Parts: sequence; structure tokens; C-alpha cells
Amino acid sequence: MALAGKTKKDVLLEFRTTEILEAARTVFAERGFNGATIDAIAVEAGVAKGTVYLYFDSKRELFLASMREGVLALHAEVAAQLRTAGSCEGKLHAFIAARFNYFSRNRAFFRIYYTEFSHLVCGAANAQPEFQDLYEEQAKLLEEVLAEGIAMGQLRPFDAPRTARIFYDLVRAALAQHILHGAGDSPDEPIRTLFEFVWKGIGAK
Amino acid sequence: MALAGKTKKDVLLEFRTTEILEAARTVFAERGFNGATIDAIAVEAGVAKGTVYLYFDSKRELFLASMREGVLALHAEVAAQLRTAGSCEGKLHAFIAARFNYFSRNRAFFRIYYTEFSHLVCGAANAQPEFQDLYEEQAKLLEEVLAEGIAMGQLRPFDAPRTARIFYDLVRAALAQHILHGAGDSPDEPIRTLFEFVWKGIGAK
Amino acid sequence: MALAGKTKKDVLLEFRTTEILEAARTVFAERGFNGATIDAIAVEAGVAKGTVYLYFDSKRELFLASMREGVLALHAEVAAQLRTAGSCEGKLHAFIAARFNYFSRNRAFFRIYYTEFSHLVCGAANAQPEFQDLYEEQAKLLEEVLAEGIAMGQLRPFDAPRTARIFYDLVRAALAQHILHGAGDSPDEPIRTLFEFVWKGIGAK
Amino acid sequence: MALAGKTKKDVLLEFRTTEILEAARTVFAERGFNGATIDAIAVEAGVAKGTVYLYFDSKRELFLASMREGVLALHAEVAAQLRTAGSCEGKLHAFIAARFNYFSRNRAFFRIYYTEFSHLVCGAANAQPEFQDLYEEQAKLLEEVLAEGIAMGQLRPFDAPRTARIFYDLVRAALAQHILHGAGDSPDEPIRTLFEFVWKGIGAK
DNA sequence: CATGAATGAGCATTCATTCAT
DNA sequence: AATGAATGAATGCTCATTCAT
Repeated sequence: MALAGKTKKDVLLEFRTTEILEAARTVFAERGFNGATIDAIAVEAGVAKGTVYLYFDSKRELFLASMREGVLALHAEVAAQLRTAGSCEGKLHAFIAARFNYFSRNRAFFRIYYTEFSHLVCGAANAQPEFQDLYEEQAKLLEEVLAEGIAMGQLRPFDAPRTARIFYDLVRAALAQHILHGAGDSPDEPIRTLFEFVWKGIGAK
Repeated sequence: MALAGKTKKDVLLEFRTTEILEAARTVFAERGFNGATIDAIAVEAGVAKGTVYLYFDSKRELFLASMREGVLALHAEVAAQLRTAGSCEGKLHAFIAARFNYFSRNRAFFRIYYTEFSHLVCGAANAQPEFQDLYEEQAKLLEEVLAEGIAMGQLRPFDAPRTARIFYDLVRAALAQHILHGAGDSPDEPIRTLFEFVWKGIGAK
Repeated sequence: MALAGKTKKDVLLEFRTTEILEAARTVFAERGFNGATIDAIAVEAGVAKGTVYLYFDSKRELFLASMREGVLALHAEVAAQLRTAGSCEGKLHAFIAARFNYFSRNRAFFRIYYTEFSHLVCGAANAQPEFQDLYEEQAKLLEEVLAEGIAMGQLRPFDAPRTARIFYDLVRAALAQHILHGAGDSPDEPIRTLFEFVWKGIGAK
Repeated sequence: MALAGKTKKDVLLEFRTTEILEAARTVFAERGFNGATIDAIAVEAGVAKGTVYLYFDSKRELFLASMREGVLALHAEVAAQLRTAGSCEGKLHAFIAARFNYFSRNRAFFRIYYTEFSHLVCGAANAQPEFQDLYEEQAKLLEEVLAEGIAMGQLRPFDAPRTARIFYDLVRAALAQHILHGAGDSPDEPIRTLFEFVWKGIGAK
């Protein structure tokens, strides 16, 4: 039983959930949080408006869930890429490349990620501890890589936690340039430029 | 008297304008564009709702004006600091320091700047050419410093335009960490860390 | 059952539509287009404000719909009465009588019809081609009757199109007197007076 | 003194009053009662908004005054023309012609006269006794002409009061056709058609 | 479970009117 | 008298949320 896992009911429930989440991601990406309506999401998902509320408590919950899903997928992909890299340098490069690649494939999602994530993180009233946690988790991942790199002498000795967060946000900012303004360019060149910037700094010698 | 320029009327007009702009900045910072209501701004400014519309044509205009004012002041301050700096290194340090200092004094404004600037720049429908221009202007300023530094051998030879934008965004990202999470800390330490990050990169040697 | 056509849903939808249209007619008649508020119409209809918007896209649409409904019913009734009349004289009498009778039963509607029809037809910006068409349709109907009467020697030879419009407007004018000022009098006497006026003119001999 | 009549003050007062009334007539004609704003009228009159309120108590008062003025001019002209006419037939023709001519010269005014007069007369809540009186006065004028014509055997014996009002409104309706739809046509042909309609009726023989 | 009709709080904006100067 | 800045009530419309079926 327990092994069988999913009953027909569970499958349907999961299916609907996925369906709605996907619709939400699409609509939120297109119109932003305020511009999106539950109606539009319901239509996109092919269900009735009321049904959305059977699966999610509120518009905000739905938004958070759709963000969470995308963020988790991103984080999983980044973590996976990180594991395949050997050196510290390789790991940092992988971190950058993985994010660029993920968002190159999920451009619509980047828009909500970038514009609305800020809201959630910044807005005193809106701050979502959950996303703070997700953020921290990734920042920690990066922090470990940096700390290890410093310990092994591959990186200059600096304040790892603080630098990790700056690094993380820098990648997000560079991504914004690439995704939102660079139309459909290949991410290779920006990745290289960014990595060099980060690795060598800009000072001569 | 007449030569003094400002009549009593002008003074009042300017006072009200400032009053409303300040209120707008506060409220927009607290609640974001959509969360802010004209009513709340009017109350904050200590005027009636209708009065706001005597000074600004619409909520959006008011928002843009409150952004514009802050951005122009920021840019003016940055440019001034840049002029006082001698070396390329000094100029880049000044760029960072000026921005950190400005936003340390205008924390509320940073919220709008950070969270809503993206909206304006990204959102196809909302894109404000004016802000794109302001951004470009600053980026150009930075670009020149970088180009000069490269030419004079003080900086590594890299793609100046692209790097200027990365640099610019990096400072914004670091500022977000400092302003939004670092509560009321002195900006000195973050400025130093950031400058080192930029100057030397993170790679050893 | 299924063959009966109307499902419970359809019935409710039609009921609500009628309910709101009726309320709209009442309120528009009492206060005119600008004086009427959606809120007042909603209250009159016994529904919430938002509900009105489920059935009609805008205040203007609701107004037009309430006009359209009444005008169509009027026109149908007039046309029906015209068909039962034999002679040209009988048809003209029927035209007058049908309109008097219809509006005697729909006094509230006459108010909108009379006061706002002008707006719609006159106001360049507001002009509703649809109503112009409805007007023309009825005028044509009358025109045919007149042309036929002239051809058969039952009417004096005059410019039928122009006279049809004068005739039409005359009836409207006489109706205004009757409906708006004659309180609840029987329409019989006005009908007779009007018909004689039309038929014989006022000149002696 | 009393003969001197107007002091400088009175002249200015009258001048301003006229100026504002003229502006009001223009703006009300262009945009209707609701569409017109006191601001627009003040601008048109070349005075400040507050000044309008020194001369008129409210928007409605101003509207009524601007109507009154036009209506009085119309009535004066009609009465004058009536006096020059000899026969009953001539007087009725003069009544029609005078109104057509007046409004041919004051087309803008006809719009408010026609559309807004209806409001005032019909609207239970808005009914302006004053205009009812003006209306009655003119109707009485017409009634006397008709009564006299009947008494002298120049007109068929009919209900003079009722017919006077129908006649009056018919002319208004025909005017609407001419002024609002007939662009700038000469009023001669419509006057003739209308008069014949009224005089002979439409019945043959 | 699913539906979608109904709700009603919320909000930007307008503009007649007032009143201090 | 004249001004015009300030007011704030009023209103069309939206949309997240509920709930009877």
C-alpha cells in the first residue's frame, strides 16, 4: 500500500496542482503579481476559478508556490552542476553557468523571479521567511565553496559569508542584463565576462 | 524683492511639491507601487487626496517623479564625488562610496529604487525610456572611467561597456545586502569589502 | 427535459438580466444617465454592485441595453398593430395609438426614451449608430405607409420621407405632453386630438 | 443720477456677468451640463474659477441663467415676428419661421436647449418651475393665436390649449431634425413643409 | 470534488465649492 | 472684488474570495 504510493485520487490531485501551478507561473510571468488575475490563471489551467481555491488558499499562496517550484528546480540544477565540478574555480564557474542556462531556458520565469522576488524579500510587510530560507540555503552553498576555496588557498582570504551574498546577487543582476535586455543571445559570452570579472577583479596585475 | 525670484506662491508650491514627493517616496517604499494608495500618500503628506492631483497628474506620474528626484540627486552626488577623485582606483572607490553613502541616508528610497526600478525597466508595457536613459547615463560615466583606466594600464584590458554594467549592478546588489538587511550598520566595511572584491577579484594570486 | 431548452441556469441568468434591466430602466428614468449610479441600480435590482458587471460591461452598455429592449418591444408592438390595420388612415391611427398605448404602460421608460434618445442621437461623441438605425427603421415603416397613401390618393401629395420624420417626431412630442404632464389620463382623447391634427391639419376647410 | 443709470461698478458687473454667461453657453453647448466644468467656463470667460461663484451661486444656477438668457432672446424674437404678421395663418407661419431662423443662427444653443431642456422639464427631481413658466408663456402666446383663429373661423374648431402645446413641441422636434441633422441647409424648405403639414394635415381633400 | 455566480471592499480620479489672501 | 489652491465627497469599475449547488 504504502509502496504503491499514489492512489488514483492522489494522482489527480497532483495533476491538478501541477496544472494550476504551471498556469500560474505563465500568467504571473506575463503580467506580474498584481496584473495577474485568478480568473486568468484558472482559464489557463482549464479549471474553474473556485477550483484554484481548492488547491491554494489565496492568490499570494499560489504565487509563492509557483515561485517555490521554479526556485527549487533552479537550485536543484545548480547543485547538480556544482557537484560535477572539481576545482573551486570550476564550481564557481558552474554556479554562474547553471543559473544562466536555467534562466535562458525559463525566461518568463526570470521576470517574476527578478521583479517579484525583490518585493518579497525587501518589502518589510511582505517579506516571506520561506524565500529568505531558500535564498540562505543557496547562499550557504556558495559560502561553503568560497570558504573551502579560501581554506585551500585557491581564493583570496575574504569575508566568505558577505562575499557569497554579493556574488549571488551579482549573478542575478548580470542575469537581468542578459535575460531582460539581451534578447535571445547565447549566454556564453556573458558567462565568461562575468566569471573573469569575479575571478580576477578589474585591477591590473 | 521681485529680483529675489521666488514669490510667496512659488515657495508654497515648491513646499507642497516636496512634501508630497517625500510622502510618496515613503509610502511607495513601504508598500510598493500597487500597495500604495493616493489616500495614504495624501495623509502622509498632510493634504487632501485631491491636492495630490493638483501637483501630479496621476499615481504613476507621482511615482515617476519621486523616483526621478531621488535618482537625479543620487547621480549628481555620485558625479560630484567622482570629480574630486584623482586616480582611476579612487574614482571607482568614490563611485561605490557615493552610492553607499547616498542610500545610507535615503534608505526608504532604496526600496523603491531597487524593487520598482526593475519593473519599469523590464516590463515591456511599463518601460520608462526616461529611466533607461538615466541608467545609461550613469553607466556611461562608469564606462569612461573604466576605459580610461584600461588605457592607462591601471585596469586589466576587458570589455568596458559590458563590465561597466556588471559593475553598476554589482554595486546595486551589494547595496541591497547592506541597506535591506544590514539594518543601520556603517557603510564603511561593506564599501571596503566590495571594492576589494571588484579590484582584486576573488581568485588568489 | 433537455429538449425544453432552458436549463435552470438559463432561467436564472435571464431572470437576473431582466431584473437588472428593469432596475436600470427605473433608475435611469428617475435620474437620467449621469444622475443614475450603478450602486443605485444594483440596490434597486436587489443585487451587489459587482453583479451588475457580470451581466453588463459598463454603465453605458447597461443603459443602451435598457433602451434597446424597450425600443425593440415598442417597435414590435407598433409593427404588429400596423399589420392589423387595413386602410392608410387606419394604419396611421394604429401607429399613433400603438405608441400611446405602449408608453402608457411603460411611463418610466418614456422618460429615458425622450430625454436620453436626444443625447444619443445628437451628441457627436455619444451618437449610437444602433439607435439611429432603429429610428430610421421605424421612420421607413411610416414612410411606406405614407407613400402608399399618396399613391392611392388617400393622402395629399407631399414629400413622404420628410413628412414621415415630422409625423414621427410629432407623435413623440404629443406623447411627451401626455405621458410627462398628463399624469395617468386615458390616452384615448389625446390620440383622437392628435390624429385629427395630423389628418386634417389645423386650417379651416 | 437715477437717470444716469449705471455707475462704473454696475457696468463692470454687467460686463462680467455677460462674459461669464456667454462662456457658459458656449461650454454647455459643446459638452452638455455634466460634461462642462466650471473650470472650462472660467477659462473661456477669462476669469478665475472663484469669480464665477461671485456671479452665480452654483453650476446649476449658471446653467439656468445661460438657458434663460437664450430662451428670453428667442421668445422676444418670436413675439416680435408674431406682431408683424397680420392673419392667423401668417402668425403661425411667423412662429415657425422665427424659431427656425433664431436657431439657425444659434445652433450651439439649440443643442443645450433641446437636450437639456428635456431633462429639466421631464426629470421629476430636476423640474425647473421657472422654465415651465417660460414654456407656458410661449404656449399661451400660441394658444391665443389659435383661439383667435378658431373664433374667426380661420382654423378648425379644436382644443386650443392642447393643440398649442403639441404645435409647440412639434416645431421643436422638426427643428431638431433640421439643426442637428440637416447641417447647414437653408431653413426655408423645412419651414414650408412643416407649415403645410400643420395647416393642411396629411389627409386628402 | 468542481463549479462559477455573487459579493463587496477597495481605489484612482474628477470637480463643484469654499475661503484665505 | 478677484483669485486659485485646497478640499473631499462621489463614482465607475475590478477582482480576490466565498459558497450554494
